[in-house]
Formats: sequence, structure tokens, C-alpha cells
Amino acid sequence: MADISLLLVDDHPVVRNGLRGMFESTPGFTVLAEASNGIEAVELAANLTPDVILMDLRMPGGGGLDAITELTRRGIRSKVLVLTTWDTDTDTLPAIEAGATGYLLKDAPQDELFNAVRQAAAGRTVLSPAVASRLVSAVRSPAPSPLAARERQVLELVAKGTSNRDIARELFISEATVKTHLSHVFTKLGVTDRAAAVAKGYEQGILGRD
Amino acid sequence: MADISLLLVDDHPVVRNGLRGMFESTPGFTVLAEASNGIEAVELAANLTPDVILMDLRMPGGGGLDAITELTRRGIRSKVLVLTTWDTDTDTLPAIEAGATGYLLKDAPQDELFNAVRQAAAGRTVLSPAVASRLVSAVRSPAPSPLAARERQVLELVAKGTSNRDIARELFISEATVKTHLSHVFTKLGVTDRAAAVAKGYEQGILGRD
DNA sequence: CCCGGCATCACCCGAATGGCTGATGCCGGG
DNA sequence: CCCGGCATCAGCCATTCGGGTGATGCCGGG
Repeated sequence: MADISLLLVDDHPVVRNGLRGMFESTPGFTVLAEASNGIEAVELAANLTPDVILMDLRMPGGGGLDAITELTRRGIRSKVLVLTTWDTDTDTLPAIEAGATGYLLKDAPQDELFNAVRQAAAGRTVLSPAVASRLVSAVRSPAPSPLAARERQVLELVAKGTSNRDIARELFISEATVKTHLSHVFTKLGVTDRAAAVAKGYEQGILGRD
Repeated sequence: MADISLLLVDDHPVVRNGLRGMFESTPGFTVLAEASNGIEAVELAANLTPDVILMDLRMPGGGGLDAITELTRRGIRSKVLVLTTWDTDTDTLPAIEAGATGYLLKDAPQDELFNAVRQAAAGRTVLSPAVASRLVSAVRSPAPSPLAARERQVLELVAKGTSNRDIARELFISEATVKTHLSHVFTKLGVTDRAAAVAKGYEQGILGRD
């Protein structure tokens, strides 16, 4: 069987270099190209159609997530293997929903990485144990948090230090309604005051993505 | 002149591999050893006394910061070059205060890295442009953000939804003091209420690192 | 030696907050 | 067709906040 062709996507030269070194010195893999951001990645993938794309999610200028979405949209059939640094990422699920074939952490041992790439090339999903367990628990729980659109808006304004009155003005609703929304937010997030609600918002990735 | 001897410290095998590859394939450098956490790093440094230690700050089990402090405390004269991923780090200054000789970002080009190592070996301070500019601005402005220890504690409790009264109880101080601390927090963060303070706390990395 | 920052505390007061009860209209799914 | 979730609104009320003013003690740097 032919070598598995790869496209490496990471904004850090060091990481790209490390990966390239690892794969080039191991039979069965060929590194076709490297990209340092999502835009480049999509272009290169479109031209080279590598078997597997190893991609970091967090990158300046063209996030990995958008890149994945774009790839699936264009019907490019390269398998995307997300290789990320932190497992605390809130984007695990989005990435998989967007079409990533696998998701593993950078601190995985080499053989695990090689294995993952082979699995991915074969179209099988590979997840880091840590990620996998989070996934199942995410599925298991019917999502306890998701705030309604209006509730999220209110929370965002609260995080900016806006008073209920001003939130009301800003959203063209009455102050009473703002209070109602906030009460619901509190209930859904399991807190009792706005400060804690903001904290939860950040913890759960509801806030913080400007 | 003899090779510059190196100790690589990073929790990610991929990164260590990348660095090792880069330095081994370049004349003038010798990689003595690798460590995956701060504890290991200190031990190895004590035994091998490398010229330069390339160290990541964020590591599980023995943070890089403590490692640096420990190294200076022990009088080990290896130069520490902090090689970190994000320039948003709040630990830039602490690291330098702790005794780091240089501080640069992982996405620096290779030659810059090589150069930095040589500079560090010669005892000169090297900083990434981004870091450098942040440093000067930090010096220039009397630090508008860094909260005092007590203030941070209070903010953390606020983020957990604790009322002033309960914060007072928890910290064994009076409610009045809590309010004073909070007022200072508000001023320093440029906000007017606890919710916004929590938000700023997360934005600025004061909160969110459990 | 004095000043500034930190940490501590007190008192007052008006405004904002959060809980509670209750109500209306719309929409989509069972 | 009814129920649940969303979005809207009202009024009441106890508590909590945040601002302002003022004060003390400690420490470290200039």
C-alpha cells in the first residue's frame, strides 16, 4: 500500500518541524506540505488532496474550525485529524461536528499519533481518551446549559457591566423582562447572582468568544 | 568555541522532538537531555549544568515558573530561555523576575531561535518583539491591572457567586474590608460592578486558570 | 524620614439586585 | 389540542451593592 500523504497545519514552525521530522523518518508516511493557518490549509488541501490533514485548532488568521467547515463544504475528502494542545477546549464538539475525523492532544506519544493517522486515513474516528470521555459525557447529558438567544444577549451585556435598566433600553424591552431572563439564566447555570453567571459563562464558553 | 549544550523542557513530546531535531541538525549545539516537567528539569539541570535551558512555562506537574525560581535559588548558572506558546501570558514578567534570561514565542522563526539561544548562552537577554513591547509598556505604565493578592482572592470568590458578607467570613475579615477591596478591584479593572469585574478577570487571565 | 501601596475597619445612603407570584401571546411537537 | 419553552410584562420587598468619607497600622523604597 502507498504511503499516507499528509498536510501539516500549525502556526508554530517548531511544531510543524517536529511533526515533519517524526513522519519523514518513519516509513509509510509522506509529508506533502505545511500550512501555518486555515486559509493556506484549505488551499493546499484543495490542490494536493492529502490523505490526512493534521491540524491545530488555535491559529491566528483563519481558525482551524472554519478551515474544517470549508473543507467539508467543498467536499474535499481528506481526513482531518485535529491535533490540539489543550483538552480543555470548548471546540472539541464543534470540530467534530464540522467534519473532523479525529481529535487528539499534542502530548500523545508518537506511536499513538502514528496509529491515529493510519486510523484516520482509513476513515475511522480516533479520539484521545480524554476527549472521548468528554464526548460521551456531553452526549449523555442533554446539555444542561444552552441559554436561549435572548438570555445569552442579556448575559453578554451583564458581563459588560450593564445594569438591568440599561440592558432593557439596549434591547428595547422592559426592565421586568430583563430580570426574568436573568432569573432563567441563573437557574440554567446553577448560580444565584450575575457575577457567578458571568464566570460560568466564561467557563462554559458561552462568553469570551468575541 | 565548544558547542552550546542544551536542556529541553516541554510537556509535549512533539515539541521536544521538533526542538531536538532543529538543534541536532545544526552545528554549534548539543542537546544534553529533555525533561517533561519542572521537577525533572531542575534535577537534570543540577546534574548536567547545560549552557541553556529551553523551557515551556505551562506544564502539568511542576510549573516552569517554580522551576526557574528553584534554579536561581540553587545558584545553577544555566541560562533559562522561556519558550512559550501564547504571548497573552500573564507570567511574562514573573518569569523574567524569577531569573529567565530570555522569553520568546514558539512561533518564532528558526534562525531567531538559534540566535536567541546563542545570545542567552552569552548571558544576554533576548525577548520576542511582542514580549519586549509588552515589557516596556508594563514598565512605562504603573501597571493598571495587576491586582493585589487580597484583591484577587476577593475577585475569585465573587466569581463563585459569593456575597460580600460570605467573602468576609471566608477570609476572616470584615464586610467593610471586602467592599474596600472590591472598590479597588473595580478601579483597577476599569469597571463599576462585580459582574463586569469577573468578565475582565477572565479576559485578562486573572481568573480562569484553575 | 516620609510617601505610597496594601490591608484592615466603620458608617451612611440611595440605587440596583434577586426572589416571588402571576399573566399574556406565540410557536412547535406530541 | 394541549403543554412546554421562549419572550414579554407587572408589582412587591428584603437584601445586597456600590459610592463616599475617613481612619489606622505596616512595610518598603526613595
